[in-house]
Amino acid sequence: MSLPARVLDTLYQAYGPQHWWPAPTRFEMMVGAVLTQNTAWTNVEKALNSLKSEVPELEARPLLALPPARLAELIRPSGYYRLKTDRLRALCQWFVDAGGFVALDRLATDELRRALLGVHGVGYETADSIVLYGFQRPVMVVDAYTRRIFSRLGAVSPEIGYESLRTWLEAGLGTHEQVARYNELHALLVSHAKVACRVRPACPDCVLRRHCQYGNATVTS
DNA sequence: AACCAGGAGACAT
DNA sequence: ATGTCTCATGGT
Repeated sequence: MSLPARVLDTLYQAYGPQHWWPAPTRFEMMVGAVLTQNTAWTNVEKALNSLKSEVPELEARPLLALPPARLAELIRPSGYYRLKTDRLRALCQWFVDAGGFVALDRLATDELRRALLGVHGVGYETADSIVLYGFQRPVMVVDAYTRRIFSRLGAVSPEIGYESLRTWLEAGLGTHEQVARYNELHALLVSHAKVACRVRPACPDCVLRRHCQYGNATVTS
């Protein structure tokens, strides 16, 4: 069995299903994907809650109707709030112009991915998060944890590019139940980094045995 | 009190 | 193509 598949099984046995993405609607998932860029999820929750207190339905048109300065103060807790105001508005504008979910759901996966990558403020990880968790399409999401964990396991170079790592992971995960497996693996990698690898300088309880979130230390047992 | 968090774009080389 | 800066709040 491939390493990505073994990591998925190991983490799943350790932590169980993660039922991601944690959002009640598809569009809120998309908003969360932008707000969580390089930002702790607890801060994103504060921003989403304040946003929903003013725009309960949390849809594209009502958000575009907000004065940008108002939007900025609502999402402030998520950090980078000036940047994210522009990015959120760009996403909403694109979503409306594209015809919403009715039209976007008809796009082929690669077309959808390319379209998202064309939106200002949407890079590879944000685009692929939306494609996987918002549209249930089989695209693996790569983030800093993914690269760090698999490079420390000795499987890939720490300098490996986004697309190379993504296609390597997808190949390793096989052609069966792709959406569910990509979903779980990405969510489990993030959860694992959060709950199990915060011990410095090493991770005695780490189920992956040779991974640690911080510093250069590794558990070599 | 430094360090980190579910990145991306602008700009220089 | 690749490297470096900047952006910002809140928890540990």
